[in-house]
Amino acid sequence: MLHDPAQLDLMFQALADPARRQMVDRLSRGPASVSQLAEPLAMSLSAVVQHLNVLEASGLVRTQKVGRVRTCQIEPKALRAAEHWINERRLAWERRLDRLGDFLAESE
Amino acid sequence: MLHDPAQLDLMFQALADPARRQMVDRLSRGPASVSQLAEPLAMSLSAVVQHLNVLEASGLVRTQKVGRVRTCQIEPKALRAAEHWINERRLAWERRLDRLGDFLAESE
DNA sequence: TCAACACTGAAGCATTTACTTAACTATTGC
DNA sequence: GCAATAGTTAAGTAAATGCTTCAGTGTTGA
Repeated sequence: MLHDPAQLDLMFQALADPARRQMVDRLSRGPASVSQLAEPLAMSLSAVVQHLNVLEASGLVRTQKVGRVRTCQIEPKALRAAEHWINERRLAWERRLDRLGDFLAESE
Repeated sequence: MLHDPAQLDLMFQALADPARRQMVDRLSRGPASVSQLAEPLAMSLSAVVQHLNVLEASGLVRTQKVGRVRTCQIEPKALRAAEHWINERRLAWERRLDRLGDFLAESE
């Protein structure tokens, strides 16, 4: 579910925008309402809602509305999926370098 | 240098495109020329070069030209920087959850 | 020397993105 | 009830993105 390429696509796309990363950063310190998320951002509330929708569609953020306030929180599983994608590629590269080093050492 | 927000911006932007992630994936298995990178992709060589320029500007990929072939490789430091950004936010969230759990347990 | 090769760069174009404003809905507190 | 609050939705727009084609440049091997 989380490793499906389409979802990964949405996640990396979501993280590509600085405003959305700032929102994720804010949420990493605890849940927040839409207005709280908007407060440090130099844009209309409407724009923030649109960013939030992108984040929610990507699975990085989960929200629930109680009364008139929508409370947002991070979905750590999704963050972990993105992290994992990068990590695997980096490790593959580094393992390759290690093997290469071993090979060169042996052929001394 | 690597934690500067502008660079982080370029990296996440670069990773947002599926073709570019495919290129990074390919490079994680070892260096490749531009044509080798292009081979599995359903687009012109020119388009691949443009993607490659984005990857290089982001610092995720380093290239060097020898004769007429440009050889590309991953820059693991840059991958690590992106990984680190995500990891820090996720950990902040999870630590917060832990503290909350402790608090609830104590107030029993 | 010259044709094939491996790119490179510029121009153009369709689509997507990141906003804006404005009009609207649903809650809440008094 | 009614005004303020909190968010939503739609429409429009300017800029960015992801391609394309085409016309190059420099390199290599026969």
